[in-house]
Amino acid sequence: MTIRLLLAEDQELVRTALCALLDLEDDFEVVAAVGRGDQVAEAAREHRPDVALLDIEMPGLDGLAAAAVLAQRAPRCRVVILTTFGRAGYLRRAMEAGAVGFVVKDAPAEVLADAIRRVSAGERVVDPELAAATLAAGTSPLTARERDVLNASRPGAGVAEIAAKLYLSEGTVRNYFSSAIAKTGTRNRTEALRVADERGWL
Amino acid sequence: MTIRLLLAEDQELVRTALCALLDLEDDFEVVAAVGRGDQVAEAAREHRPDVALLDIEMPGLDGLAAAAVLAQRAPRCRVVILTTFGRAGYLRRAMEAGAVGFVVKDAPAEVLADAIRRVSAGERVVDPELAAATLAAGTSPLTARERDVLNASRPGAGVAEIAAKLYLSEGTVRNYFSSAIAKTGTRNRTEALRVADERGWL
DNA sequence: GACGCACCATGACAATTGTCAGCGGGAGGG
DNA sequence: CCCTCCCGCTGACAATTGTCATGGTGCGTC
Repeated sequence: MTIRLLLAEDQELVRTALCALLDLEDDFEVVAAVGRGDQVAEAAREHRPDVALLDIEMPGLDGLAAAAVLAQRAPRCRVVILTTFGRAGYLRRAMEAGAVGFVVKDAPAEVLADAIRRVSAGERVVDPELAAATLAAGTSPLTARERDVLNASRPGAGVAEIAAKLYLSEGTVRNYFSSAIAKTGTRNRTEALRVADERGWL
Repeated sequence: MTIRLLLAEDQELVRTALCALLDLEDDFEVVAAVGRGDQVAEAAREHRPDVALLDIEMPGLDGLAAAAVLAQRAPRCRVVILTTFGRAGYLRRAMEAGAVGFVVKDAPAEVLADAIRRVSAGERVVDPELAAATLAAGTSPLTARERDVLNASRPGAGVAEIAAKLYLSEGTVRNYFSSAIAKTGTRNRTEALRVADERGWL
């Protein structure tokens, strides 16, 4: 019984290479390979894969959002998130989005193959080390608005731009920064943004 | 006549996958695959590859530095830089490091195969679009010290830490920031860092 | 209904950051 | 030799940023 795979990965070379790798396994068949998150649902509808391998960083729709869409529109298709970096918060969000597997790209090939087989058999597969890190990072203490402000400050924007974009007073924006800085235990926005990002508190 | 390849890429899954992909071509033979930049020279000495495919982001030694080492220690081995993102400045630095080819990871597989063949035949291979962007970005107007200061501010460090790390006065650090901000046409450090980074002015 | 909490805002204050002018030294180039 | 440019420093100033106290709203919960 062969397992039908959908592969979503934006870098074409990597996508092609993963196809080649997965095709080496007798019991795998890559039935669709797409380069954008917003092509995942369409491809799944058309090719009915058993397992979808989704990268997180993708244009159009990120892998997490794509996973959520799949969970709703193609519940028979198991989702495995395949990502570059084991960001602690990614795992939580992946699980919330309905993924049942999570593999980092610097794992050996056998781990991926194994994960695919176990997931298609109904198991959940998560790197235990990463799971521990996720639990350790805890749930986000940031309030919705604090997240908004941090996100809006990404390209290095000043208070004025952020306030305008979010229809807030400048003082309010600075207050949110202040509390975010306190909650991350840092000393300025830049660091607060970095830390919150690393912890997956975005 | 088969082309002997050395592959350096830190993410094991991607490395394995690229191996599988390259092995599909009859005239390629992957003779070595390593996961760290500082293993490149050793592997080249031992396996005498015709072409080395080097990722840029790697632990130990980055691909650019590894290319420089190869150019010196194994001049018969042509270097192709294979990188995730077509950062404008990467190309210049790759060429300075002695690379003769430059391929981005979201190119199609044929482009990579073609690049390898042409490079091994003595040609130089560069994505023309990227070359144009590199020329457009021009050469860095930043002074060595300005670069140092920007680099030191990466994790969101404050003036005090940077001054300490570089044995400079705090005022001096702020002056360098100021001129960097002016030269990048931005309004604060964060933005200046981002822009300088994007332009490859690191 | 009292309570906690997120939300939005002020105003005031201190600390940090960005800008500017100027000083001296050393390296290179005409 | 003079000129330019990078280096490093200082001091002063304005702007931005971080902190704190305070106050009002609405929501959900006990």
